[in-house]
Amino acid sequence: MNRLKGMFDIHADAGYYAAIKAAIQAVAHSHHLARIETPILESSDLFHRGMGADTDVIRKETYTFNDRASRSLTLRPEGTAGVVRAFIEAKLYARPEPVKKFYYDGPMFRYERPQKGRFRQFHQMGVEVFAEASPSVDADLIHASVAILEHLGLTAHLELNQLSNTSKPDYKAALKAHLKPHLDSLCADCQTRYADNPLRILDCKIDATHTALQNAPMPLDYLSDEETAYFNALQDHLKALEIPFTVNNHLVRGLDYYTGMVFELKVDEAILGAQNTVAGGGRYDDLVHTLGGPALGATGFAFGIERLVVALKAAEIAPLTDPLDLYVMVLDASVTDYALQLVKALRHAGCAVMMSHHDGSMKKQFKTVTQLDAAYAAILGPDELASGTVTFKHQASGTAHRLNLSDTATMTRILHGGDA
RNA sequence: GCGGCUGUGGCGAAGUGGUUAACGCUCCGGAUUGUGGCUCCGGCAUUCGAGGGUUCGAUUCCCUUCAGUCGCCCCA
Repeated sequence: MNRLKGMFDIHADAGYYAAIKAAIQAVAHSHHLARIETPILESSDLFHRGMGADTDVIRKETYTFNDRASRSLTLRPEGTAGVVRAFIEAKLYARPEPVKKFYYDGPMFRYERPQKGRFRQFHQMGVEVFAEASPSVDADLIHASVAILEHLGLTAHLELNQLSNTSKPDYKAALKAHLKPHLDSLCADCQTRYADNPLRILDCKIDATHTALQNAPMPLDYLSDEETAYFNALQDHLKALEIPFTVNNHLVRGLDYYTGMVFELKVDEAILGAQNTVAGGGRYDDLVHTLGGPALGATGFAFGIERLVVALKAAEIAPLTDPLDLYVMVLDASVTDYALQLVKALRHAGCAVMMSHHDGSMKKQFKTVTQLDAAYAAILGPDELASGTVTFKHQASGTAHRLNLSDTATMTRILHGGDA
């Protein structure tokens, strides 16, 4: 039995996941984000309506199947739709605070060909903020995403764009009209995009230098005065926050629900290859209403946890570790009960303790101490038992103390880093 | 879904159409039966992803398949 394609067990990298979790919790605390967890399995319809039935993710990347009652269910491919569904279902929009902020993290599923930084089961952490559209709310949200990176000691580059909400159809039509005469000279992918999702042509890597794209109408040209003012205000706020960014007019996101500001955090391509976007997000001001809630705007982002793990390794940032304070060596089965009692008392005092359960030779047990990288070794044998003591040995320095077996207070102090 | 590369013990990694598949690390045992982490000695793949074919003979050649990896598409 092997694991499924594109899925993996987390053990060797668990310390990196723990470090990321700690950073998420630190930012969730300082931004006062409320925890929200939604089911991994939802009605297929939710994602069709939320992300757009014509998006690639929905068309060919979802794990969709019928349950025993023939209901079509889908393993969530992203987190936003579920959070919005929960937000509406529990009428969280009625909560008193004017800006309602949530965060989540967990596994997501997309049926794709795995490659670097991309898997079939992967993990995201996301933040969703429900509030009237406001540049300062967006700036605050972006700040949260940047803060997570800062906590981790990572740097990424912020790219920003503003999609036109009000004149979206106009712009699409203008872009298609402009590209129509050049259609034959565009790459094969772009020719299909022309019909399916013309905005994505702007983001094409192959045709990036194509003359037809160089002078194509840009989304920013089609912004209303109001939207332009919004985008300018957002940029001013980011400058006030001292968050560097570049405006990327070609930045288009692949999910249908994005309406206004969109952004991505990217790391060096040398680190993550083609999947160098570690976080992406933007405004989705229609989604709450689309899914049956009130006309309330929202903004959010999601990080790809696995991509952060790769970035942490590349930056040689140490994973979180959980060191062992003490290993109790049991030299003879006759002292096992005393060892168990000692270990119990120290654990109650908050120390990380393990003990030998196979009373091998002393040499062998010392080897185990080394392998476990315990800070202290305790020796408990017939000699100690006779005198009611236990020997504590500091591994790094080699100095040893003979302590009274019942003096767990002193032991605890030593294990917590104090002097004997 | 399409394309490139790869597949030898826990890990890294040589190798060849032919009786016993290097080496390094790890691990295990011992030298050294209450103080180890050094050193030395010994041990650990009937087997080279799986299935089939060619051959007197294949881990080495061919086909198929599976897996991994990177890229395309798309996305976090």
